[in-house]
Amino acid sequence: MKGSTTGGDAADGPRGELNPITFRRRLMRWYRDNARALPWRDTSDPYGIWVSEIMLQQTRVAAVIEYYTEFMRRFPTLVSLALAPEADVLAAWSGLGYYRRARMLHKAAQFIMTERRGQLPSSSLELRTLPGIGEYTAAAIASIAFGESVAVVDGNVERVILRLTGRANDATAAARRFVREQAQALVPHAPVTLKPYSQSGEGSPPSGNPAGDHNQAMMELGATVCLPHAPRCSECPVHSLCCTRGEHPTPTRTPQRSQPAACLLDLRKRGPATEVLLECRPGDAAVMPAMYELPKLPQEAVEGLEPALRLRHAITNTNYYVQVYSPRRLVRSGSGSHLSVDKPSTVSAHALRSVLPTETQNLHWTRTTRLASLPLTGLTRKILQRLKVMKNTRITLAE
DNA sequence: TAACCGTGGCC
DNA sequence: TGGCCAAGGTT
Repeated sequence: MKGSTTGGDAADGPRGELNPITFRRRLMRWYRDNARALPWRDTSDPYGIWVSEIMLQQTRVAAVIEYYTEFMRRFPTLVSLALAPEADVLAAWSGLGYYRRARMLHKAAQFIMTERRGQLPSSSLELRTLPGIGEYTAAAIASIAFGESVAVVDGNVERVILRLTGRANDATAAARRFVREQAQALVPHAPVTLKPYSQSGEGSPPSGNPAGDHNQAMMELGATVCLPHAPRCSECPVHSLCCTRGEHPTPTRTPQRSQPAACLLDLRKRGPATEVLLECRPGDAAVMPAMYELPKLPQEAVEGLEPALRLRHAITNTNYYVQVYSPRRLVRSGSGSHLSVDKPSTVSAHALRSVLPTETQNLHWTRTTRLASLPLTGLTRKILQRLKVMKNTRITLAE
């Protein structure tokens, strides 16, 4: 970097090198005034910051907030997470997606308890060795929780750096190295603390942790201003330092496909309890292993039948157009709904159940009161909530 | 390196 | 309805 620190823009023009001091000052002033209040920004607990960073992988902030709050209520400490059965952890994750994250988080917590006396590693290098923690997450935890001066590079930071510098995004290793080096050059240097970084107590960011605040500000800028398609350059605090002013091609993505699907919603009464038929996915399934879902019906078996519910559900690059078939009717009465077991609709339970694929097994009649504590797939949770079979709440049962 | 893993919301 | 995602990691 050039030595000019006079503060004038002339030396920091779009075609020149980024002056880290000017850049940081403008970024942080903007962040101080524009940082969103998020639950994980109220804590200096490395465990809480870790949980938030895992949840935020490839997942929108808006989707994480509720899950984070409930997860931290359910598993407030690293010990409580390590001691919990995996099914409980998955149940708390149900609907958030990428369930491998939850399994690896759980595994890592157990590893830390048995091999590290409950101490989360405090350096990005050591954090990197834990399952589920890659380059980005290691840098995020190390800087935000422990003050290490290491740059985080997520999709937002990459886009911000590429636009600032005008470097082409050719998806090569050289481009990634360039972005990482540029990002690192902008991070404020601060002594690496080995203890968790304690917040000033106000709760609202910035917290007074130079590297952690800077990294969060970079991501915040990318997430709220330097948007992928319609960047709001007029609101950008470093607009005058930017080489491209937002003109930057965005990479193409793999096209989506559409596919029909059908599943069975079968309910029965057992005394005062209502039970629903669930199938447990194989433990070695490629997706969502050992999680519970409604039994799938072959498309041919439901020709001409009227579904109880239609909805769309996206899994990775496939849009599933799902039809739910119920042999029994849900009758709305007053405030809620109840099950009418003696009024089969167009088709009997036996008829529908008999067309389940032969490989279907692991069927379980499950009390609806237990649903919230089971690792349901997101689609199943959505259907059961939509049809009022389970409450639309994330509160899990007490012990 | 590239494919794969889940989801809810927005337009 | 269909397209496009959003704070990555693993294999």
